[in-house]
Amino acid sequence: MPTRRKSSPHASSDQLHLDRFIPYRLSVLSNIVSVSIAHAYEREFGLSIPEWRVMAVLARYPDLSAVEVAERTAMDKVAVSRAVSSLLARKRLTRNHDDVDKRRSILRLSQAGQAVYKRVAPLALHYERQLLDALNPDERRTLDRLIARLTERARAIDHAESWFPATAVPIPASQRARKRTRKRPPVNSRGYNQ
Amino acid sequence: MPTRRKSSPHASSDQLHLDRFIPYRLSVLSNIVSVSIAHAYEREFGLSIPEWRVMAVLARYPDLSAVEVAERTAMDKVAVSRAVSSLLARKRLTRNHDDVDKRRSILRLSQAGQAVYKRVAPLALHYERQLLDALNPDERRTLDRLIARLTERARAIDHAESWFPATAVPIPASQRARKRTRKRPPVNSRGYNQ
DNA sequence: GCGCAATGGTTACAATTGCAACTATATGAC
DNA sequence: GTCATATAGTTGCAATTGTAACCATTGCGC
Repeated sequence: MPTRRKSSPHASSDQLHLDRFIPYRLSVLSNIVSVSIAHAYEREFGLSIPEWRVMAVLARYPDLSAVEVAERTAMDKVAVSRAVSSLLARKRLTRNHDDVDKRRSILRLSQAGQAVYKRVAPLALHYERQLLDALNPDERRTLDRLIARLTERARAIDHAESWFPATAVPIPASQRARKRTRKRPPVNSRGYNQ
Repeated sequence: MPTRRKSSPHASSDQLHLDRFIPYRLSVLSNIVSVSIAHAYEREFGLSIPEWRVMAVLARYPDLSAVEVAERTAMDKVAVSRAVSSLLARKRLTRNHDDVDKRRSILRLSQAGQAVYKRVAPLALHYERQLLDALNPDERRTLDRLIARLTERARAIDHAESWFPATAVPIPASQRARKRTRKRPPVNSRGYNQ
């Protein structure tokens, strides 16, 4: 009886080969796609990816606040803040403020913003279609499912915080990359400079 | 006879819904994964992702030059240069120069570098295993194939350069994000300042 | 040999990003 | 009411990244 061997050289083996390593391959794929799209948006519409994401959610869900936009775009609030201010400057958004809670903003696409969106959206879909042309309908459904499952799992691992086995011997400080040291001393938080 | 309707709301539709848009979802997935891994590498080994990639290829293919490393890691030569110099500074690499072509460097892991690598690699595989635990063996093989095909396709689209239908009316300059303007005037390339 | 384009690798600088600190407002305990 | 704590959003600064320019060397045409 012949020894059983691995049926095929696939994803998870016990040897590390960079170009079979799924995290690496995902990153490469996602990068090519993002850069491709980002260049076209920039060239054609003067839009960055964060700006585009903000417009996309507001097109579908008007009157969200900045944090709500952040939740729906997987961006952090700083990124949203910057995208919003750039879009406001170019009058693609309008911003109102909630009467009840004066901290909350109420964002929506302006007329101009909607006009731009109507032209970007088909472009985005066109790209996606070209990409998915590489797959048959069955594979597309599978892709959809796999991404969903992997994302869910990746989030779970991330939240577990310590997904790796405890390190026996930590790398000595001299060998670690320099820590990010905060230069500005913390400011005492009131009655300062006024 | 009832009207035929879309079998399921899946990937490519004619309406744009950010959280069904594959490029977006790929980017979110890849991001969670990368950040998770990057934090662990940094905490445990003081390694950035580019540094880790360089080490991973050199572990398997010693004596590559910087451009060869770049080719195998999907990084550009600047990124490789920076990762290499950081790794050299911490003595995880050695660098020699080709006698025949004095421009080429010959990189390999130092003893210390190999020691670090022996500890990082299992961690990487451990993460991958945890991630892929969300899928059954069949799905893993499919994932492998889908990533390969999509990457190939994405590269093709990218090289085609103009994957989008020609823009009828370009966005007026006033509405475009400010161009990246080079501030430093081109230096006349010799006999300057000497 | 000379001149010039191509290649390997580094450097300079600007744009982008990520994080913590910040201001302003709101909310809950007392 | 006061205080502390939480939340919305912005700002400042350092780290990272992307791009072009750069230097050194090589190879080719002549």
